[in-house]
Amino acid sequence: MSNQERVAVGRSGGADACCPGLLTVPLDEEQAVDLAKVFKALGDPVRLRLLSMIASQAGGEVCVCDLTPAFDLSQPTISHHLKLLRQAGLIDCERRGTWVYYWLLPETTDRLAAVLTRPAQGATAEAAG
Amino acid sequence: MSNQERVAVGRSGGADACCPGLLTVPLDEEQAVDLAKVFKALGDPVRLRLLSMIASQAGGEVCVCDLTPAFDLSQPTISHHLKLLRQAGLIDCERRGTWVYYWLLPETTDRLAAVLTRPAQGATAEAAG
DNA sequence: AGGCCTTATCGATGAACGTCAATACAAGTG
DNA sequence: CACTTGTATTGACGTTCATCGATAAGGCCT
Repeated sequence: MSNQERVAVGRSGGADACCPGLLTVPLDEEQAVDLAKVFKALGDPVRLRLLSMIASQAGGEVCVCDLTPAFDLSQPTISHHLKLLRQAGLIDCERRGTWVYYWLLPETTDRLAAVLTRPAQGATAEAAG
Repeated sequence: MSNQERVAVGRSGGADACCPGLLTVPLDEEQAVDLAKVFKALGDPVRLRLLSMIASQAGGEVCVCDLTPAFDLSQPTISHHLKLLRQAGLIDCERRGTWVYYWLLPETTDRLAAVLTRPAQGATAEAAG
């Protein structure tokens, strides 16, 4: 259940640790395609709330049975959104007996946060000169 | 040209400065809807590259005439994507003579980065135990 | 004014998305 | 084994989206 096709940010170039972020250097198309998949996964209010509920859970994981009733949506719809979040590499899940538990994959959100962070609030202009 | 309907992150509750971020406290629906609009704007490779090109420009602004030829897309399509980025509050633009210049609105990317940042990289788990 | 260049808007079209009801699958209980 | 509960998958349907060609709007130049 944990080995589905993920897109996983920044797997392409291999140069993960160095990447200077979206706001410093123009993205090449491959990076843009990868990043866009993750941002697209966040581009829905239901998925954002799901992710938020999962991430903010004290124990680190949430049962689907606690997520589904929080929305005025059918169970298949919630399941579908969870699948998209998982394919984006934002969360993962495991079945334990009857129930399925989801948790955050912080590497992905960390990477997004890094990509959206400006280097030093204006130091770029000097370095570029 | 700068006064179109923007969605602008976090304008709803009014409690902008405090917001603890997506990963700490469950998002309410209104916040989720607002945030989702911005993430959706980032959920396309073309728009990500446009934003990146604009943000990483040394002078702080880019002429549309420099953006359009960088893509294998028609000029109306690029114009459309720029409009979406602007409506999401990520960029703004101004006409100067013949040309139109776009620049980044860093408040919005800053806010997204903040929303995706974990409080203290693991302090939550201890507090929960 | 007329012509040319740059950018935005309009209208159409095919693809992707969000949603649901129905159904399948997994696992515990009698 | 049949029955029940929890979750995922399938198939369908209406809406939204990305894209284009055509056209409009803004602005320089002669």
